[in-house]
Amino acid sequence: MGRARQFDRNTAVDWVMNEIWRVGFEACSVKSISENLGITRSSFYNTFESREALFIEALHRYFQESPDKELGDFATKERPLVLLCKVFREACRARANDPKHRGCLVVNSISELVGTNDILGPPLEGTIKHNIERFEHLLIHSINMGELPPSNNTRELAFAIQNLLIGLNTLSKIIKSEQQLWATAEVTLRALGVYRDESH
Amino acid sequence: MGRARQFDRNTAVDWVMNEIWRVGFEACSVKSISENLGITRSSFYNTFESREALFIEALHRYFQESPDKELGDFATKERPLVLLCKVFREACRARANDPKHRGCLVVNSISELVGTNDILGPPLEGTIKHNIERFEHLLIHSINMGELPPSNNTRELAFAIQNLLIGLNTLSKIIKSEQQLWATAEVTLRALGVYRDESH
DNA sequence: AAAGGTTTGTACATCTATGTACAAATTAAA
DNA sequence: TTTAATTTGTACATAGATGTACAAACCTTT
Repeated sequence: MGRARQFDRNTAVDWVMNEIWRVGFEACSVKSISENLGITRSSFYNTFESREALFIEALHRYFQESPDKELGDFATKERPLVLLCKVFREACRARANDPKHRGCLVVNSISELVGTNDILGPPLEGTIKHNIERFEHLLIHSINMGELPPSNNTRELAFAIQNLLIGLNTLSKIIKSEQQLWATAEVTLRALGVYRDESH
Repeated sequence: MGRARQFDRNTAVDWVMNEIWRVGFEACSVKSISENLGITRSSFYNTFESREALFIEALHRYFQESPDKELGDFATKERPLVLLCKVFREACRARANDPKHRGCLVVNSISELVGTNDILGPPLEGTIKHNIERFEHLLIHSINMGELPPSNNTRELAFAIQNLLIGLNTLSKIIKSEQQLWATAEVTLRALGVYRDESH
């Protein structure tokens, strides 16, 4: 019942995710999105609640392919720090190999929206705060498994690790060599005492 | 000769610097700038070459008050790492105490403009690359003075330090406690072996 | 006081952007 | 095949943004 949509909603969300990633949220108007998708603004408003709602949806899509997606289930891993380093390794690889060097959608969006957009700022803040907690839990897990010596500053360490990741994501817009980027990550990870590589 | 300007050019540049810092370059239209300065767009175009030229001017103004301005003349200092740590300390203080939590104008602008604005992207990239060189020179200077043990990875270390600073500037939009921010900086600086405090 | 130069105010033309409204087209079910 | 639901196309009303053009206002020097 009802006329069928003449475009693929999924493809649309994907395209919008990539476009916001490239040019930012505010540069992505309903008009430009619609024109690029080959639909009318009418269809846009009909399919998506609002530009903000679509952004949130694109953000969730992004999470599914972001380099740190695997940090979610570290509990199953026997060596959390190996996982952590793999994530950083993968982040450097992904950022450097993005032909458009767009950095990270979340970090870009934080720069653009936190403090100025009351709807999108809070969930973006939440993403980072949640990430910091994930890092801290991973560290605690690592200590419990004897992979990392006990310490009482897991919180600060988690902050430092999140900060390193944010920095790399921004730096990747300027430093386009994967080696250079990874060297930056590695020296910091080693210094923080959380570097573990594949080999035992 | 000629009618006198009815507004203070200097004050205008200052206001624009602060506004771009808060909302970003693209959100700062000639119309909104003019209205806020209480001048006509006509006067704006007459006084400033273009929005881009004004941004460059605002950027130079920013450099004069940015927390890392003192990194320029480390050659005169006898303890470069003490200076370095002071700069990070001051950066955390300044970012946390900004009531609007705007982060850093340069880092914000890199997120927004590098890769999409052909005029403003390159000078922003240049700023970071130049900064990395400053950090490396400071490290070499520090080694030469016996403040830091010799090492052959000053370049990677310089990258890591710049990366730390970029991260902190973005993180400061979310983490508003100066203590929290500084704890993040300090743990990384210590880990990297470049932490030196005031006391001998 | 006249002249020359600079700034201001206003206008024009064009384009982008938003949100709503409603008729036309299309689809599936009754 | 009518009905009901949904999408699409078009239109309207409004506002923001850009860049240029030119007359009016103003200041300083001659």
